[in-house]
Amino acid sequence: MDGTYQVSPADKRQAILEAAQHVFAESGFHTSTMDAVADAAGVAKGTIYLYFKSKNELLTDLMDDRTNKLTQMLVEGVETASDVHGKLKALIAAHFDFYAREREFMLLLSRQLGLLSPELAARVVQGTTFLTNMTQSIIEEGVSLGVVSRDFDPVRLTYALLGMVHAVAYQWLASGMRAEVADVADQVYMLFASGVLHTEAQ
Amino acid sequence: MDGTYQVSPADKRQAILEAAQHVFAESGFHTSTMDAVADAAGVAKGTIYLYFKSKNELLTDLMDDRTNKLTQMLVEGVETASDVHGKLKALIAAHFDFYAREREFMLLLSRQLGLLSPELAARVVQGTTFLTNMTQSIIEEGVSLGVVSRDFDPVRLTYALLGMVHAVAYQWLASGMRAEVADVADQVYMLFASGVLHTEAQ
Amino acid sequence: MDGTYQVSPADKRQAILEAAQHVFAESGFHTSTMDAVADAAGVAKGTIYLYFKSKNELLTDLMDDRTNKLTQMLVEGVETASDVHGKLKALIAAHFDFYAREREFMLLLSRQLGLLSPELAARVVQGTTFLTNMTQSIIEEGVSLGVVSRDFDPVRLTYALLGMVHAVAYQWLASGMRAEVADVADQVYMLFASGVLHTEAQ
Amino acid sequence: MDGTYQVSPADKRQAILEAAQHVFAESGFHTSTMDAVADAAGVAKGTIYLYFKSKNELLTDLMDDRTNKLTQMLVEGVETASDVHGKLKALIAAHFDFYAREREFMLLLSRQLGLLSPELAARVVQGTTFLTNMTQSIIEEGVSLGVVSRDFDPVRLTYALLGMVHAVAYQWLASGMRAEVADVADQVYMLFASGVLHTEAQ
DNA sequence: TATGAATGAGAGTTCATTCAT
DNA sequence: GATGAATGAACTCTCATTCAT
Repeated sequence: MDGTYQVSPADKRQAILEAAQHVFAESGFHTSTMDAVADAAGVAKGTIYLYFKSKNELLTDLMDDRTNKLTQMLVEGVETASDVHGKLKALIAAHFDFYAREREFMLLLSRQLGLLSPELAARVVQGTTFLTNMTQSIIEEGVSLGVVSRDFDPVRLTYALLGMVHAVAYQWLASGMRAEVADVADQVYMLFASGVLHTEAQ
Repeated sequence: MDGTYQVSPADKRQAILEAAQHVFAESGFHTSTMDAVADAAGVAKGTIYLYFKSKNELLTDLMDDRTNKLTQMLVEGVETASDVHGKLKALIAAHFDFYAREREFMLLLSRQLGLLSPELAARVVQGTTFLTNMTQSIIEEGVSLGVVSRDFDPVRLTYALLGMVHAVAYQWLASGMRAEVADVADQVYMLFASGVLHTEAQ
Repeated sequence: MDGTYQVSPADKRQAILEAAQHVFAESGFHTSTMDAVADAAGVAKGTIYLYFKSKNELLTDLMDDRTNKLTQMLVEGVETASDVHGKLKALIAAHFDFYAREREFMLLLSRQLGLLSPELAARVVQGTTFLTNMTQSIIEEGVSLGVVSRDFDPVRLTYALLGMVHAVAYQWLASGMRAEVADVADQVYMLFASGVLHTEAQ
Repeated sequence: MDGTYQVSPADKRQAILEAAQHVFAESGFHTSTMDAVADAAGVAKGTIYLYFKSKNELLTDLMDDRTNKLTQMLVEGVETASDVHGKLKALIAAHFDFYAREREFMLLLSRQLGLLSPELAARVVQGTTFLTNMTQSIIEEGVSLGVVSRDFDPVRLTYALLGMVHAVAYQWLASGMRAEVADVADQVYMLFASGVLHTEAQ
């Protein structure tokens, strides 16, 4: 008798999270049933409630789990860089890496966020606050060091950067991730750094 | 016979759309009930079904209606411009104008990270597809004219631009629209045109 | 086209109450399902929720409805009497009348050993409190007039009287109500008035 | 090997019964969960099923256990008396003693009886049949000896006596048992013996 | 014996949709 | 066209019961 195939509680929790992500990504959160999640996870419906208090909590726990991963990747990536340019590059690159790694989750996130109730959506967005703050810190550091132009509002710049990162990453992911991660990240960095228009006589 | 206060069918349809937008924005689509929409519109629940086949169609019709308005504003704005620079400026400005005018709708819509979600029964996408295509056309025109840098993939650039526009517009709107529309639009244009980082010795 | 068979909302509410009483009496409250009540009432399950907020409220509304009827009968009966003896007779008689008239409900209720249980979300009690208070008032009036013996605690006497009334009524009802109402009520009154034991040399 | 603290099966069974009584009295039978009973008993949920076949049987076993105790107390009390008057006094006193001793159980019984399904309720009532029969025998003995009035139906009298005993005992218990047992029992006996109304010209 | 994770039938409740008026 | 009472399928969540350890 080999205990190898014994499923530990932590594994079962993960299995349910994985199944939930899959089902929610496929059918949308509200349209998915706990039955479907249970089926996908290979457990009985009641079992889910041993690990998660409710369907809502299943979603928010899933969000937390993934957001924490992203946060960790970002922090690690940014820490290795010494200057603002490097930090921005790392920040962008980490996003693309995360999109590649958590493809299904990011599709779920971008597709379902708008359909949730505001409370649920707010709960989800909370996780991203840390990311926004970190980005803003880097930009403000750049401004104070004279590396980032003073002509822009730092908050605005933060949203602009993250907005383009997510949009490009989403498109890249949705179209099959055919381009190299590094190339796409580089382009975004270059756009943010130097823009794309050739000087006109303004 | 007092026909003065008689509400025309078109008006009633609009009233329901307006109410639906309000209710959906407040509670999220799936969490909102037809009862709530009927209440907000001041009609009986059954009446909604005289104008819309189902709850889903109520949402997609709402999306279509608003997206058409945006499309129209964009087309008008872009048509007045003669060169690529002007068209891009007009495109960006029109977005901000629309956000200001359709504040509630955009808050509803923007919880979907930009306009990027190819979802909602494929119908919402139809509207946004036009916008994306138009943007991409301008950018490609710019590339072929040598105005837009060849170092970037045009599709990627399209998403990057729209992504930053929506993100900045959303933040602007969510924080009370205190800054001038023109200023914010200008900053986005400048960022897209020239970037924000001071040259480093690369 | 005859509108006679049109069911008014009030009628439907009553029909549901009637059905609920029947089902609850047959299967017990907790063991009964809303499906069973809906079936018995000849309506769809959801219809019940148009008239009652929840299963619990269905029960308490039922209790209220029947208790109010009993209260009304008691008040009417007692009001016609001029002296304490008459009031007590009327009180007892009214109880038996009510048992005869609301046979099913009292079987349902009386499984709670009289009306004495301070339960059912405090709401049923409200109804029975009124009855208890009225009884106690009559007894206290009797005490102050010298009609009722001072050797007994009035509250205790109240419970003793109601306890025997309900117990006898329940047994009378459960055994088919073969005896005359008046006779049974008389016996209870006589027992309360004079007791049943022949004097012993105490 | 420390066997000292080893709990014997009988003890564990008792512990579970005790816990069940407590939990049921607090939350009601249907509202209580086996989890709560297990917690209160300090055993695992599965253990309960080693001693009781089902939740229903846990309740009926509890009822049987307590009813047997009451029966025993009554038999012992009545046996010591030689005449009918003494037997009735003993019967009444034993009831009050039992209420005092099994306070929690009696509260449970009177509060929950009406909410059970008829089968379960009937099962519970079975236990009281012996008590009813014993009471009726005493009364019939009194009738044949000329001690109890012939103006009353013996069965009715039985229910009247038990009804007042339970009602007064319940009220006494619910209000904190401040009065002396003997006094309360005496009053009930006196009421049954001689009534409480002063003679009117009947 | 004892455990408690797992089960899954079953309950109350909601709500998009219909249709007689 | 307009209504809103009625419907009933479908959902989330509970919990008595089981059984591998």
